[in-house]
Amino acid sequence: MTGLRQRQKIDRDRRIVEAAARLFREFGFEGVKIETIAEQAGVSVGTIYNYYESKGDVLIAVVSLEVNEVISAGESVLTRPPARAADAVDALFDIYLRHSLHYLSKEMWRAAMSMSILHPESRLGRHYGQLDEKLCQQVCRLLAKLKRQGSIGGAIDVEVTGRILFNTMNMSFMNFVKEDAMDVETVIEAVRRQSETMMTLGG
Amino acid sequence: MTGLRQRQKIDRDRRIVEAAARLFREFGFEGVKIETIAEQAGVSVGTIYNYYESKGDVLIAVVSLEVNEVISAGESVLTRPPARAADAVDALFDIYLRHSLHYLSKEMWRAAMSMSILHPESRLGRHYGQLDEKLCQQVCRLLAKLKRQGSIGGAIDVEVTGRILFNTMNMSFMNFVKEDAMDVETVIEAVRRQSETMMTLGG
DNA sequence: CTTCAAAAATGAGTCAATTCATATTTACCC
DNA sequence: GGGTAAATATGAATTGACTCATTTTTGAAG
Repeated sequence: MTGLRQRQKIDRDRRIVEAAARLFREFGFEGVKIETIAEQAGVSVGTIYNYYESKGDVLIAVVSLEVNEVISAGESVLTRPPARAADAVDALFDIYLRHSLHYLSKEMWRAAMSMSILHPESRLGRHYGQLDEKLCQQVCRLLAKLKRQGSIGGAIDVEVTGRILFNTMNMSFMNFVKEDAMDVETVIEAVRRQSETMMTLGG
Repeated sequence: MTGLRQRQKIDRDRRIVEAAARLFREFGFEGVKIETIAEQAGVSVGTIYNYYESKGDVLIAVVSLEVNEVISAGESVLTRPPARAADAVDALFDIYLRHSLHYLSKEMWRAAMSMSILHPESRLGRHYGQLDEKLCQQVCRLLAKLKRQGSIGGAIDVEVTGRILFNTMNMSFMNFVKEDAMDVETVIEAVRRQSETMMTLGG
């Protein structure tokens, strides 16, 4: 039953996220006032707060679109993983890291991470945590598949190792977005080296 | 040459940090207004901003005191490390994790981490980064010593492995402060398991 | 087509961090 | 002492996120 009210709500929500995405990308998260998002979306300030708990919550909605694309891209590695385990993990992390700045600036990532740490129990924080969790599980699923294929030893704990690998990559990603001067090739190489160290020891 | 001006400056600074530490611990970082810190320290709001760039910068000054104590406590492990490598790393991380909440609440840690990510190039961000770096180097120094003693294999890259271990511990610590319900024993056990996995593979 | 209650939008008002023009204090010279 | 410039303290004004009492819109009933 899509009444007028329902349709208007969806439309307003879309306009808010689209305006926010455009403005954040151009001026950065901190460079954009809620008032401006409201103007561009053709709604009032109060309306944005009827849809989202905070300015950060709007950002997470934008980030979420990107992360879901990344996860979807990552599935292609799971479908047909490289034979050598370390190469498979590299391929997945390569996708994560290269896609991460397609639509989001480093400043936007910093803001998103920052707020998810400050308010882990807010809608924003939980949502960001779920995105992280989905990514981590994708890494674990990759390891599980590699294990089934015999690419990694049967003694490996897929959950623990997957989490360590993901955390290590994620920490490097955090350092990457903290350092404006670092380019994507540098972080990919750093992650590759760390994963290699881990996988060689363990696989 | 300690003129009156010099002494007053040092004294005011001390009063600001002491007031902030006390208030943050009691009411949390977000629960304290700069105005209140100013009142308690017997200075004006503007004066605090002559000494610190932001409210977060004041927090980092408080955090810094704590981290320096932690590093100093960690040195005792370096002086006389347990024979088995995994035990030595555990002992060091145990100290880090247990000391971390002596004077700082989880909420204060969240605020400090949050802001160091949001503004990595600010005074606050660089200062926090330096603290992290000192801790990471302490881990590497421990590994170097273990290597010299023959507790870990000579093929291990101390810098890379040390960073992975530190990052892994740090990520667990981040999850710990994000989750108010988690107690310190739980995070210590989780870190122990992860370090064990790494050290067993590598050592 | 009215009437009305629930749902949603609105924007002026509140709150707290930060700034900055002004006032005060210190150090130094004579 | 007294005068003066540099350093420092001050708090009223600014800014922007967020709230909430009020107004407007929608959907359903008669």
